[in-house]
Amino acid sequence: MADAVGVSRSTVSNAYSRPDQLSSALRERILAAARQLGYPGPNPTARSLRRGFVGSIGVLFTSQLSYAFTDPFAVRFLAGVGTATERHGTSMLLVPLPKEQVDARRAVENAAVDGFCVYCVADEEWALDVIRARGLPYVSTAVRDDAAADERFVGIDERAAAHSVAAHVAGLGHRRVALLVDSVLPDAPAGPVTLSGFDRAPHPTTRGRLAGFADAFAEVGVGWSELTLLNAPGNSGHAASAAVAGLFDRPEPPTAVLAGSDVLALGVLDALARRPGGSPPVSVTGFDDVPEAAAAGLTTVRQPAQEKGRIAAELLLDPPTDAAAGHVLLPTELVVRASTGPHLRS
Amino acid sequence: MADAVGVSRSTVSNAYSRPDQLSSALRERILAAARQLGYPGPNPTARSLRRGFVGSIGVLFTSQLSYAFTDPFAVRFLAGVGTATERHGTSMLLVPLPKEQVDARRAVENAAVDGFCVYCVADEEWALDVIRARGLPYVSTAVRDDAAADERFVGIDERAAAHSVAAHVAGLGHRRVALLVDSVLPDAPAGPVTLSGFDRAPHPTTRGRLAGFADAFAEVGVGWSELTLLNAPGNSGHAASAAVAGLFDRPEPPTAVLAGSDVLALGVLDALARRPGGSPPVSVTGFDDVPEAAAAGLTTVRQPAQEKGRIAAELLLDPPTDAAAGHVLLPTELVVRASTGPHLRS
DNA sequence: TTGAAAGCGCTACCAA
DNA sequence: TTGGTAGCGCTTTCAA
Repeated sequence: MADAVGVSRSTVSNAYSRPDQLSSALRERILAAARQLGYPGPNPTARSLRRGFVGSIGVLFTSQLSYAFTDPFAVRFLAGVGTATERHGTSMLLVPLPKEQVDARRAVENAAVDGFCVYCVADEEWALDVIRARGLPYVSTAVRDDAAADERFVGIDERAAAHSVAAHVAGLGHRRVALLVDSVLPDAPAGPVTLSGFDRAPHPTTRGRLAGFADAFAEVGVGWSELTLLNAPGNSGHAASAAVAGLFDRPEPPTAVLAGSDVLALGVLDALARRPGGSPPVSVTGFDDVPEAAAAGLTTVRQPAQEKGRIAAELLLDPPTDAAAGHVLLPTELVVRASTGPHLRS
Repeated sequence: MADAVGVSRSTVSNAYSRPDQLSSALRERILAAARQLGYPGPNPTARSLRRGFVGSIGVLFTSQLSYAFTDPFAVRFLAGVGTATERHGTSMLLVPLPKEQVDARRAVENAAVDGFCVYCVADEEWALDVIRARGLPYVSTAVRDDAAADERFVGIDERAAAHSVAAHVAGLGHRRVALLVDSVLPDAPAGPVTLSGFDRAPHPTTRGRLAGFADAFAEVGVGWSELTLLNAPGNSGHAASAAVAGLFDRPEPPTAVLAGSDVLALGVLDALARRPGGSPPVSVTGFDDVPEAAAAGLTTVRQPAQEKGRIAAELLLDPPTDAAAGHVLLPTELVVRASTGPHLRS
């Protein structure tokens, strides 16, 4: 306590937090004394407690935090969040979620933040429950049909986006097709899995993308049961390679692979390139259009990653008064590159 | 207050924080009541104030926060920090630093953290001053010769690393050489700058790298004044392109460009490739060995980015008892690829 | 323009 | 095993 300067604690407080409440001469005197006494200014925690807000927002990943920095889409998303927080003078807290449900809940309960951007790649309901219980605002990065009026989100039309790329592939004549998606089923190993319908996938994003893929092939007479569904345990090139292992040695291998992300698609291209005897003529598509996709010539669907992050943070930091403005749908765009081509074999 | 359950506040507190201090039956009863009453568990801020620690560490970038996610080296560094915090059950707070010194100080003063990883690309002394005044521990990512015994850091031998790549280029016969470095002088524009000696560069890292470059060429009889020094205002491909604009139209253009980072080097390669009439035979080297460098065939010096981040965080979270163990020097390695070759023109 | 006092929500000590 | 109490460091009324 620097009231050793001869003033009261409130005056010191004012010197830091409300410079207009005291003479600048006195303020300067207090600041000088603080410097000399080594007082580093108000304790942030105590200040937060009293004021009722912290000055930072949390970003939640339901996958590993270290993974977030490995995934190019997530990195772009974070960059967007960064620009918004920067502009707003707010910090961003990256909260790692432990494997165990109980511990993960605890982590969300204990985060000292004023709100959350929920960037989830798996089930997220439990996290939203905790956040709501804490009475904190949040913005989710998926379109929620059942969203309450005060619930904010920024997302894309997953189904329509997936349809656009699948229709492109179907239009090229492909009929034997594999769909490669991250975590179709919670603990399934890499490789083919069976789902009685796309609507059985637990994660909403996955469900939307599978639905779009299925729509496009239904339109050309290929039913859900005729599509090969491949599970990738994790969104990584490695997981993708594992998922397609042996796939092209089958008697009637797929002539196209539609992946649920660019990272998976790049893994497939990599696996194909490594095949002894050269790469078979398989069309491959991704999702997101991360920077690496262009270099690899990957056909994909672009969604604006950085914008998504920026808007998510802005929605959190400057809530629109109009509830409808809190539901943002971002545009997507089919990007055709060299990784897709006409079906060659009969 | 959930002592509407019939117990005291301390018992409720114990139910959350010290489960061994009460019967599991009572604990369960309290937790159930909390769930019903919608009590979300202890308020993190109040808990932090009382306990005296927060459970999160700050990561400081002296450049824009959004930049941190654009720079592949920084992203790998953050990934490393992420793995360590994850393992430790700690969150990481990314603190954006405003342009204005005063505001930036305030940002560091106000960050609710238990310590800092200081990843700086420019002058950092003021930040360290604030952190020390707050009495918080920190780990810096540059070797500090004048480091106090309790000061921790993880870095590389910048001078030796830079020497290794410059000696490689000198060994190939190059004598007319340009050195391209980010922010040689605070507000200099892109392009050639003059410095009476490498030791006049304000930022220590820059100084170290320039020193290593200069050493290698001094060994083959090329003095500092014969080297062309180029300033890039910012670590980006764009800044690099701007810095080398017109350089190769000179009467006696450099036959090699040594860049202070891969990002800059890739910008130079890009600028060369775009030249009308084709790319002149210029050798280019980078620094860091980011993932993109391999694809571009860039000769560079590898430093372990993710390890640097991980070790920085670990040094902060689990301080070694032995002071010497707090000073970590990471190995570097010259990686020769296609972007360097023998000097062809006389 | 300044000072006194209350209390943000919690935990840790100590006594029962 | 449980409850009472002090106080973490600050901001913010309100009164002087």
